[in-house]
Amino acid sequence: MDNQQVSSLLSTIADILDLRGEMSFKVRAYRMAAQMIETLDSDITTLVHENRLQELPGIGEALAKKITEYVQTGKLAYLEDLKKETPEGLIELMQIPGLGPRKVAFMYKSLGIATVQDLKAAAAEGKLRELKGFGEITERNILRGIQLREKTSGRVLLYRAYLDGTAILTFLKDCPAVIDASLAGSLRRMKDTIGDIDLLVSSKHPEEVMNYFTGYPLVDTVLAKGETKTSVVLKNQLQVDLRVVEEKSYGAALLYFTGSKDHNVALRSLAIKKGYKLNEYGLFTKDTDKYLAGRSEAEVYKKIGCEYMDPELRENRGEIEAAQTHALPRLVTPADIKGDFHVHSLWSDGNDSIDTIAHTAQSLGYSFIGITDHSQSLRIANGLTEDRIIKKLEEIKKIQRSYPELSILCGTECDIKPDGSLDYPSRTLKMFDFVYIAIHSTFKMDIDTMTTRIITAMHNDYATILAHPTQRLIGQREPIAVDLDKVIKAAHDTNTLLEINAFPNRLDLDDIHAKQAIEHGVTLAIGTDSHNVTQLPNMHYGVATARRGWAEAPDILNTKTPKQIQKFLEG
DNA sequence: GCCGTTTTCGGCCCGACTGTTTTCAGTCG
Repeated sequence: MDNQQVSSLLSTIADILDLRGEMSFKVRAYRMAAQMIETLDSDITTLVHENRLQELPGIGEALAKKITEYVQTGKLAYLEDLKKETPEGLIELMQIPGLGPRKVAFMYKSLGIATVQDLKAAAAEGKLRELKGFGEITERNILRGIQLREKTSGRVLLYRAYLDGTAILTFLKDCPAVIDASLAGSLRRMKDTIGDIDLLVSSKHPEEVMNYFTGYPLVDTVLAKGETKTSVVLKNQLQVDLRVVEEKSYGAALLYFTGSKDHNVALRSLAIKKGYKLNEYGLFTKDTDKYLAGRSEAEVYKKIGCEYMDPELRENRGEIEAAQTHALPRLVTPADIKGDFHVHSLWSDGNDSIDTIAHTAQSLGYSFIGITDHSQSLRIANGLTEDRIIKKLEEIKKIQRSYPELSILCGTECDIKPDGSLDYPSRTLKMFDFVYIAIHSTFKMDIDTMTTRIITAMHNDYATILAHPTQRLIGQREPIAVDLDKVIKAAHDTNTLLEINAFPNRLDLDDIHAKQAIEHGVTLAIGTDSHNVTQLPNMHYGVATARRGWAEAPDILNTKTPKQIQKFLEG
């Protein structure tokens, strides 16, 4: 039983209670507890054994009892009872944008809608618009919400797949029959969403490897099991494919199974042009089928006249041409990163004190950390008024003394109002070391109005970085209507940075627009948008996105020293 | 359901926006 399972148990209970119209504070208690456990450092099972659950904030007698029952028996009678009275499909319906507990419960009561299929049919037949409180627009929005979900269904966020993928990889490397092992597929390319986890192993004893693999503790069902390929489904419903090859084919197979498909097609046709044949077993002469290379990817690339291409580049977006002319970028690496610009503290809606954040930043080897709390009009997030900013600055000054190796920067995530003005006047803005500008309300504007709004804000003398520029939430919310070409040009003209927000469901800018921005000479800043210090390592996914956007260290402000950053900001 | 205290129960960030209505309910952040 891991923390993730307990967390999702509590979330499910919260969803069902919500549907049943339970008191909102009770629902919130379950949600808060779920969130707390998801980001908890220590192992929940251990806490259960030591009878220490109630030491956790937000866990009282009732929740401790339920968690204990679940951890010890794998079941929870309370939830089983709830499920008996609530169709499971309703929980999924609540995930559709625009649908909350009230509407879902009402649709179920009045039309018997219990699944996405039911809902789709009812919307298509125009039945929804006849319900009280519904109309044509609501019906249309619901259909659009369903489409958005279908587009990403079956795919999971990169970080989810990455955690499982790397854990299985570590597990496989412990198998004596495994010679070499690697992630493959879109996970190795660090795409923002992942369909299934692909792994590749070289071995002389494939059967032994496959037996070992299907014994992985989190395997739920084995879909197929053979000498070269085995597919399983994990308990969290993720599919994992493992392929085993001989050592002399390992590199060629890794190339083949890492993809992308477009990259492979282009690479194979280049091989043919040079008189070779390339497949997952190796590189061969076209006529005589003589084995030329295949042990490593580098060996294959070299033989067909290419430099080694990092997996993140392999999308056939010009990397093969660049690899032949020594024009590949030297991609930024996690080791280049000297700090994080986007962290929320207790001063607004974060969970940790500035001292805790500084301490964690130091342990990550950072030389700077930017504390960016919300601005005054975002009351829900406890946005800072001017007098609280002054107090926060004093606190930072005090804490800074304990961290001589770490530069603690006081920033803000300042709201961009609908007219493009900022949520603080200039006299307030100039108190900060740097200023993130961000949209948090009025998302629905036509593209021209929205573009003008953002560019107006970028022209503010104190604006430093545009946060999560497209506002997309992967699988949940489409990007806002905005002309990014114009925004990128304005970023260049006004010397405003664009953010790669590293929060797992944002990754915004995405790889394609990051590349576009870099090509226009715009510097990028990576921010984790952490609301909890356990989220600081998400930097990794921001760096991956930057790498997919062909970013080199100089393109990313996070690679500079505090002194260089200071100079950059003053400029 | 948790928390903190007034140790027994009341308070728990709430305002903006949308699509409905014709004064408001539901959703979102």
